[in-house]
Amino acid sequence: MRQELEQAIAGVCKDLFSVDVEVELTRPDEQFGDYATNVALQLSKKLNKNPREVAEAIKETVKHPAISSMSIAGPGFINLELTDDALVQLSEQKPEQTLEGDIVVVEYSDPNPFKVLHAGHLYTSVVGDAVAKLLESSGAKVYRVNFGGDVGLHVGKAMWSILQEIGGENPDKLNEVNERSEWLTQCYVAGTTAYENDDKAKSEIINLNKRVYQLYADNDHDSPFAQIYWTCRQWSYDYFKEFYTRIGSHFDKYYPESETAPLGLQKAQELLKSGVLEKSDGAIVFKGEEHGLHTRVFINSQGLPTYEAKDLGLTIAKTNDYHPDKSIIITGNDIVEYMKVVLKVVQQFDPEHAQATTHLTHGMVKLAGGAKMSSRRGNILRAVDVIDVAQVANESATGQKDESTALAAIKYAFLKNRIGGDIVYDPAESVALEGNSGPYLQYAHARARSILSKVKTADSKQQPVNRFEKDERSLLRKIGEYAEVVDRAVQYLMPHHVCMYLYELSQEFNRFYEHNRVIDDPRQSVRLTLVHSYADILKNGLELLNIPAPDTM
RNA sequence: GCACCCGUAGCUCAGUUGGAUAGAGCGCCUGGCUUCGGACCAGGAGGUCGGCGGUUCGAGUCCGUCCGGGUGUACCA
Repeated sequence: MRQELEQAIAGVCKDLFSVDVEVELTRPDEQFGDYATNVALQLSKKLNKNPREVAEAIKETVKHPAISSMSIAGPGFINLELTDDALVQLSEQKPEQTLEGDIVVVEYSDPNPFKVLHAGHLYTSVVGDAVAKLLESSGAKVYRVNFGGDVGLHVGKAMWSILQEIGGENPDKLNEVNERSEWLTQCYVAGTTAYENDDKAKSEIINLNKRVYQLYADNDHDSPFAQIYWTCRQWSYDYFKEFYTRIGSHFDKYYPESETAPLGLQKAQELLKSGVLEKSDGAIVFKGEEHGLHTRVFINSQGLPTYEAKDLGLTIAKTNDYHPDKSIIITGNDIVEYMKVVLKVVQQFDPEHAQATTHLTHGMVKLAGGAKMSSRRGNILRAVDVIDVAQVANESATGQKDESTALAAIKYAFLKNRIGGDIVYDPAESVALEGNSGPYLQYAHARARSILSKVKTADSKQQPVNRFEKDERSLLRKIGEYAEVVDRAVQYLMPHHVCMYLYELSQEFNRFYEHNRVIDDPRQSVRLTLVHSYADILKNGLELLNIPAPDTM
């Protein structure tokens, strides 16, 4: 509908002035109309004419059954008012299927085994889920994948401390460990401290790191050391899965670095031969300076693959496994420059994949009034801490024991910010029952469902509607924006557009609800239709954010 | 030092990619309703959009520069 109108106006401009122009219809303030365009302002310069004259000519010539009236305002905006039928049609429109048939791999969350899940993992998971849902809503077949370091120096650090704790290579001692994930986290922290402060420990850790790689090379699952490693590794993955289930995330595939490392190592060797990578100080590096980037190490002087090589291997694995049309990688923005280097290298051997890859980054989570967090130290804000503090706030506000509202509150609080910069998370505000919050939206939905549930099915059947009263029309107008908002959110991979819209929609509904009765009103059938599509849109929108919309609360 | 990101109301954030009077939420002040779920609605105060300069009919948005903050910058991930 919108595109149709844009083309109609563009066609008129061509007929009148013999120019090709891109017409973009925007949603102006309601007082101005349903759609607006500044095309006359754009053209006036090119044509050397008064913008209002240009607008006048366009206004007189454009004819479309969806338009009930047009007006010119301000410096030369053309405002369109749509017919009620057109508004109804818009309200039934589905998001565009721009990615119909496309395969999209979305990589996100990426926690490392042996380490704790912190608030950043919670945030990035919530963002990734929403982005994945958005892509699905536009017709893509989405695969959610998760990349994590089950090999690498951090594993060496954890293993070093694990061996200390259980008194050597005694796998049986692991049976005595309670609070497994907590225990692993503490081991990792202790290992990190030792690595930094104790040279003997440092060299032992470096050695343990090599031994872990060797386990894979030997396919060793039986030696005492192997048993310890594999058991603790499994504990980590169990802990991840439990957490993801709790927050409503799921992944189609976990790519452990142990799987991508050999692929990356092999590719790096090839790239060394072909001259893309080169030797430097015993390491194999990519000189990024020639491309305006910086130099990064792919294989260290020990012969071990770094994160860079493992990431290289990951892109190969993704291509082999999915042959994606698009590949989205979601991470914190601290690795933007790093990722540019890796993608530049990918471009040298698989330009198509590099071209199809988007690195979407977000900032850090900061607790309102609190400090930020570092994953290397013990004083971090854990993911479960964020959930717990939200649940405490939720329970004290509502008496509700169930944590689903708290989770919805967290997700919405995270997603309502534009992805990119750091976000400040305020637990009290997030669970607030008023204002721009998840619970407000869930409640606004439940209230509409409650109205609908009071009507017998026979009464609620839809009837054709011709004319809307002012408040009804405002609500309908807002409902009709949904598909466009989703389209924009998909185009820019920005879930916050959906949040903003859903809040405005709910406000519009609450305004309507304040002044108009639904049940037992002469206009009941018209209004029920509106309430119904409102509730469906709200539910749909919340689900795009991976937030459930229960019928009752 | 260099590179990238950020700076909008007291606080937390939007701002339809250069357009109309810069908008929300929280907090503060005033009022309404409290019979479909009040977890509501209406209104008010609060802004030299970090500063300066430039491009443009038009700049929060683009360019330059300065100030302030964050991140990254070779064998960690």
